[in-house]
Amino acid sequence: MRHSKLLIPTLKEDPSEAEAISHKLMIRAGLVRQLAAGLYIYLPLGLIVLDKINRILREEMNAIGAQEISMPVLHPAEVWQQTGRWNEIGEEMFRLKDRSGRDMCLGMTHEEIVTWLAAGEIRSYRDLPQTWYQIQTKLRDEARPKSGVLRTREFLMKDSYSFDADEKGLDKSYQLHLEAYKKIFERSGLKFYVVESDPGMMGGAVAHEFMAPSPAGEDEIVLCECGYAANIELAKSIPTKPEFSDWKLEEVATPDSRTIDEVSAFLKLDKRLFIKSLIVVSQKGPVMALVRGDQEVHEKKLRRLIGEFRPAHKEEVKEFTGIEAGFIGPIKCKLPIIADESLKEGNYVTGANKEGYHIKGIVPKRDFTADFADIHAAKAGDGCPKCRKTLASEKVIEIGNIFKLGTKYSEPLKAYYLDEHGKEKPIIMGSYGIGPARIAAAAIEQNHDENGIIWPLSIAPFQVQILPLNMKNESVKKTADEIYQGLLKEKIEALIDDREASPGIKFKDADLIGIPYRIVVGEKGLKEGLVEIKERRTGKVEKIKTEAAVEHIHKKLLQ
RNA sequence: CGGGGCGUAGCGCAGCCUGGUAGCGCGCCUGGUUCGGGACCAGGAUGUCGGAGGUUCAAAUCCUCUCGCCCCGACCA
Repeated sequence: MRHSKLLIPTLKEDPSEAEAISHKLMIRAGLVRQLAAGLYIYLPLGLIVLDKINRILREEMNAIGAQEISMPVLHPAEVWQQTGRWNEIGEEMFRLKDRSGRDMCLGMTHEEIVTWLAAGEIRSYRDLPQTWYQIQTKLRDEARPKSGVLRTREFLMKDSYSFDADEKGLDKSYQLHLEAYKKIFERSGLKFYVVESDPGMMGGAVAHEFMAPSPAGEDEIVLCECGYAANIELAKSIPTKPEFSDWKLEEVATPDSRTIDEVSAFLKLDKRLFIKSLIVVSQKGPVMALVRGDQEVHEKKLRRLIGEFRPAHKEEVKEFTGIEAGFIGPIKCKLPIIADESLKEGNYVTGANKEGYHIKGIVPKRDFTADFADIHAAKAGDGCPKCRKTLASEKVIEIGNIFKLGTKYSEPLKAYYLDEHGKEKPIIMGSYGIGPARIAAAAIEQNHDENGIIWPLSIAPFQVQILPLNMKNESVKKTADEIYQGLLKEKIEALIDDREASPGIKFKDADLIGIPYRIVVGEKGLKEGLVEIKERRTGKVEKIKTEAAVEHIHKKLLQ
């Protein structure tokens, strides 16, 4: 393509609204423009990248026998009502009515629709297994769109759904997707982890997420060299053990020291020797949650045990315990207590339930009773639950997920089939998603320098860019054009910067746009019959005979 | 939804505190000179100061309301 014929509005300065690197660079390199919060226009270059990613998605999905279909974005409410999600899902679903007053919604995902289709079309075990996918727009009224295209209200998603006769079949479909996803992300040039994830309200028991490490990510995972890797939302960990003393029960005055930080500093004791007491209000009333002083309660873990809850207000703490927040503790506490399992052993300091005092020498189980469970958030430094080595943590972008759904959707939507014995059974389903825009953003997050994007070859908008440095010089112009035509003849994706702009502008824009290979055609080199081939990633420059340039690039692309 | 920040030319920003002619850089247009890392000279165009209401002789500036965008948190099937 000719640069002069393409809309590539690059920006010299960082846009004020962008924070994440990928967001800044996508705007600066002229890939996208923001229409409103969480709504983006893809400009030519951005769309080419998305298309290249989608091509990889299609190839790998087709390779595992998945069939492409296309489902509507606008859905009738009834299907969602049948699975109960019409009511379960709150404000995140865009809802509307058609002209006759019928309730409709915009699809945030397509389990309902695809299952409706399966219910109608799959009759027999002979029809199974099936895997259907689409690359389709999803709409979610996100509470907080952010980080450019990483979290938007309208986005493209490759979603596939598997239909099997039994669990064994599902395992196979699941495994096929797992492998296909690995190939997709590898081909996209991403560094990523496969982690255990929380199936949440999707249903089934097993789920994995594909996570691309990046500081712009909104998720966090813990990982171990033994291979253990999990979303922090469900990660288990073995906290390090402090050295316990044989303290006898004893009240200690701790005036004005309320938080663990304050009390541990005041008493000059390891934070791990404290019990942190929190009061939360669940739907069944107040509950006391205990974790060690160095730990945080993980809300999702606790929620799984006691249901919805919120932290108690200061006044409520006093109302429920009779004592001011900061000095409460499990001793003689009348509320139900849930304690983190790391507190099963040891001898601790905790609030004395007496203003201005803490109590030392508390031995859990002996001095108070509680239900013990894993409610602490895993963190870097904790021990791996599998091998006990030290866990690390990392910020990540969720680029894909796979869920075993089971019969969560097939039962309510009556997607049944007849087995070999003529018996009616629900279809066993799986659901698998990938966000192409997130692949693009993650690729930028992981591949850039201070000058701009460094695209992985597989998803770069072009493979090669030609820079004729001076368009007014006939031989520069002619040589550049010959090379351009030569590349096209070899089916190499080439962009030629045929603008009448100064060399500086061309170099800067080229760095920003980040095309992997650059051929520089300048007067200087031409005098010796040479052009330069520069690799964007390494900055490595080779001087090549003009007439060998096309062949040289061709070889590089084949590597 | 809770907390914070910001809306002034296409982009990035100053001006606001202390009311009185709306500014800077980049970009854009014209002409010329340049042409290996965002060139130079000369000339030029561009604003309902996010919106509404109020105070005032006078509002970008003060007050009230409202809309939008960003960040932190909550939420995220």
